Amino acid sequence: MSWDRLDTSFFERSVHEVARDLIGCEIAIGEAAGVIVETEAYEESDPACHAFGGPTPRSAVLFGPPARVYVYLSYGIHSLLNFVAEPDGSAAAVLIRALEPSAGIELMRERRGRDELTELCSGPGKLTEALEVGLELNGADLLAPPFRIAPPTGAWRGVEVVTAPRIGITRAVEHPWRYCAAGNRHVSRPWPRVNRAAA
DNA sequence: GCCAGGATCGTCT
DNA sequence: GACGATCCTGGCG
Repeated sequence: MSWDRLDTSFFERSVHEVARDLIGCEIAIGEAAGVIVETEAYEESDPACHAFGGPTPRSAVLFGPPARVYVYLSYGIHSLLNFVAEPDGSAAAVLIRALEPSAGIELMRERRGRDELTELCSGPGKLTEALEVGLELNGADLLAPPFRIAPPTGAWRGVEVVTAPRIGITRAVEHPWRYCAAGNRHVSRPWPRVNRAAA
């Protein structure tokens, strides 16, 4: 299936399909933009998901309608960016783990205090700093300003996607629910085993 | 190049 | 009161 634009129906599907299909899409916030090269899927029945065990004030956004933004603070320091997936009432989200910078690169360098292209967005806490994503965006509509999100173009269309176990969690570590653009140098870490994601 | 340790705070038990 | 869906620095080889 190919999409000429990303709308609510794109995000209303299984979180695993959404996480895979987001690879190659471009996300922009204001002047800064990047192509998504690494994601992870989290679902309600998954002990590593914040929605596991039912809604709390923090996780309420996950249970709401799709195509919203879920932002939370990790380790008291980093804001992490997620896109809510699956229909209203079903809690699931895609963690955006890495981008390949595509626009506003000088701005990102200033915000990050780094020059190397691969140090700007190669991690979930890095890209939120580069794009200036903060907790105030929690619950915002992904399909409205300041966000812009577009499907893959050019060589990104049909890019090969590989899967691997998720990173930085202690529960449900066995699921291969991390999705990466094959061979991309901007991912947060290399993957241990190359598995082609089911199409 | 690699690894251990510290920073820092909202959320849930 | 403990624990993270992390990142950076410094020390060592």
